[in-house]
Amino acid sequence: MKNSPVDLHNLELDLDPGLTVSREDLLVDGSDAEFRAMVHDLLAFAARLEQIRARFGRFIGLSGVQYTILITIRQLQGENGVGAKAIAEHLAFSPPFVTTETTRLVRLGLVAKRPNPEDLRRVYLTVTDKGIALLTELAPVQQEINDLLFEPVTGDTFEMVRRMARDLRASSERAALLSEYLTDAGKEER
Amino acid sequence: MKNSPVDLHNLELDLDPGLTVSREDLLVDGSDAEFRAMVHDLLAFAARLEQIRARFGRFIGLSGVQYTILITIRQLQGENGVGAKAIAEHLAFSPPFVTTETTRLVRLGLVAKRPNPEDLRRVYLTVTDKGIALLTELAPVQQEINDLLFEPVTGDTFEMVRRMARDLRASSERAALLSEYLTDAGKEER
DNA sequence: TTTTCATTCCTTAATTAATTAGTTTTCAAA
DNA sequence: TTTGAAAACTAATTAATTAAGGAATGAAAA
Repeated sequence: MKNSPVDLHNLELDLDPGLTVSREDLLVDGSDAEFRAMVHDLLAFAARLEQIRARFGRFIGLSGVQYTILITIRQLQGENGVGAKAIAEHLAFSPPFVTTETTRLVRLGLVAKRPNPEDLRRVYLTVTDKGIALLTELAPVQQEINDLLFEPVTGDTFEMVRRMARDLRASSERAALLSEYLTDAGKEER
Repeated sequence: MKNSPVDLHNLELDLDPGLTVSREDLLVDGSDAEFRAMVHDLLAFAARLEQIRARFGRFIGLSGVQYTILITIRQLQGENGVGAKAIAEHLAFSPPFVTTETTRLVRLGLVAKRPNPEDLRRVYLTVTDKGIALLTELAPVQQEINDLLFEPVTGDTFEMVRRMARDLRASSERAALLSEYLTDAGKEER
């Protein structure tokens, strides 16, 4: 629609320099409109997930992020437990926030916090039996909501969606690192 | 793993009552472990998207949410503009927060806010030419990051992922309403 | 009509949530 | 040892929400 300069990476196509994505696979007739619609759908989906987690939390007397932190500890705890920093990185929260919220969960008896004997700076977080029991109370209502939430995912597509979620998570972690690098570089050249 | 009661909806299977999802399509050998792993992948992906938006924002002198609100106005503005409430609902922000942030964007000259002549309570938000120009400045770095971010999406799968994102957005909106209903009901019976 | 009531949209004020900045302790390397 | 870095925590600040309000609309009753 605008002028038509030659893009070094796409010599055969005249692409709009204002496009938000350049890979040909993600353009339709040289337009990123479909791609952007997808991004906004994902954005709205993520916002809805957060709303629903807030509801899950409220149902068992927690805030949305407390609930999120609780299930993330359970997911990552493994044999001995998980560190505060790993939780913060997974959820993109600041470490101090994880500290205050986990301290609150410990006070509620839902999470155990003990020092890592091999490195006394670190801490092992685990979900207590009481925490597991509380999450089990939530299960019936959670089933009903999750069944509806993922209704578009069928037996035929479940494995494919699972793989796509895993791959997108990995690529998004690389992209986050790249974005940090590129925008910091942009800062310095100013 | 625990006891094995009969679930009314799954008479032929003995399902763990602590499962977070009940649809057979989403269980593997009666376990929700794969489903939960997918949910945590999506959670991490959403967190990374937010980090990247914060970087995009910083690159053009905005906060992450200011950038997000700006592109959401552009996406939803249509012919005349979009209301504050629509923006708040799309992003699951509170309306007052949208007010203060859009006021700031207006002060920066990136967004225009004018009253809706057919309903003076409402407001029309649009992105100004200056706002468009600022977003265009971002495009080159954005292309590089988006290309990497969606690397797992190929020409073969783009349409399918687009459709899945659209469908999940729709089902998540229904699930958010259901969660509101179910957890409020849970409140009253207490 | 017109008046009243309930609702909606946006905004301002007060409160809570989450971050950045700064300390302490520990570990690992020189 | 000592230096540097890293994990978690505390304090101070900023971000975002809930609570409260003013103004406009629409519908129902007088």
